[in-house]
Amino acid sequence: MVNNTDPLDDIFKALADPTRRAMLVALKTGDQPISTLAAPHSMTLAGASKHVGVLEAAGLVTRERQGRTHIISLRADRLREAEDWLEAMRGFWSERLDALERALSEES
Amino acid sequence: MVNNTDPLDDIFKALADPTRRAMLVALKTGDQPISTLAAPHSMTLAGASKHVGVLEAAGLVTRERQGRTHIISLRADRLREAEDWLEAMRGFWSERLDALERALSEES
DNA sequence: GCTATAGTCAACCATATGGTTAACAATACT
DNA sequence: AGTATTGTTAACCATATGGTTGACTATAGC
Repeated sequence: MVNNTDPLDDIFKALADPTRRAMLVALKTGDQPISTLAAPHSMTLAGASKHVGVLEAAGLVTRERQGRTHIISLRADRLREAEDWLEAMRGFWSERLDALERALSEES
Repeated sequence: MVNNTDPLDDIFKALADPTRRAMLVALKTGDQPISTLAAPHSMTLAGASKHVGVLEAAGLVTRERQGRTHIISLRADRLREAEDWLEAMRGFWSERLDALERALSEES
C-alpha cells in the first residue's frame, strides 16, 4: 500500500474552495478557534469543522487544543510548497517574455 | 443568474490534479497537440481531452485548431493569478518570521 | 475513394466533495 | 449538579470529478 499521492494534490485541492481560502486569509491576523473561523460563513459548525479538517490534512494549518476550543494556526512552509511549484512554472513565463522581446526588437 | 464563482476556484481546482499539473509542465517546453500531452499518462485520448478542457476552462491554457490537431499553449497570466494570491498570503509569513526573530534575539 | 489519425461528445460508473442533521464528548459557567 | 458552549463524528444527500466505452466528425495520406 504505497502512498501514491503528491502533497500538492491536497494543497491545491484545499485551496480550491473559497470558504477555505477565506479561512486562511482570516488566519493571517492571528490564530483563531474554529467557531470564529466559521462565523462569517453561513454554515454549520460541523461544516466548518470539516473544512478545517481538509486544511489540516493538507498541512496548511495546525491545531492546538486548549480546553474545549481548538486553536487553529497557519503553516507557512506548506503554502510555500504551492508557491514554489508555481514559481517553477513561471520559469517558462520569463523565457516566453524574452522570446517575445526578441521578436519585437527584431521587428523594429 | 449571477456568475458567483471566483476564478481562483477553477484555477486551483485545475492545479489539484497531478495529470493536469504534468501537462502544464510539459507545455513549458512549447506548444503541443493533445495527443502528445496525453501520451505519458496511460489513459484514453478522451480522458486527456477532458483534462485539457478543465485547464482551458480555468484559463490556464489556450487552444488553436490546426487542421485536425488542436495545439495547446500555456497562458502565464492566469498562473500568475494563483501565484499572486499565494504571495499575498505570504505577507503573513514574513510578519511571523519577524516576530520569531525578535523573540529569538530577546532570548539571547 | 478508402483508411488511419486527432479529437469531440454523450452516456455511464465509481468515488469524492460540500453540505446538512442528530447524537455525542468534553469543558466552562452559575 | 445542571446547563450552555465548543467541537467531533456518523449517516445521509445532491452534485462534481476522473475515468471509461462507443459513436461520431474532420482532416491527412495512400
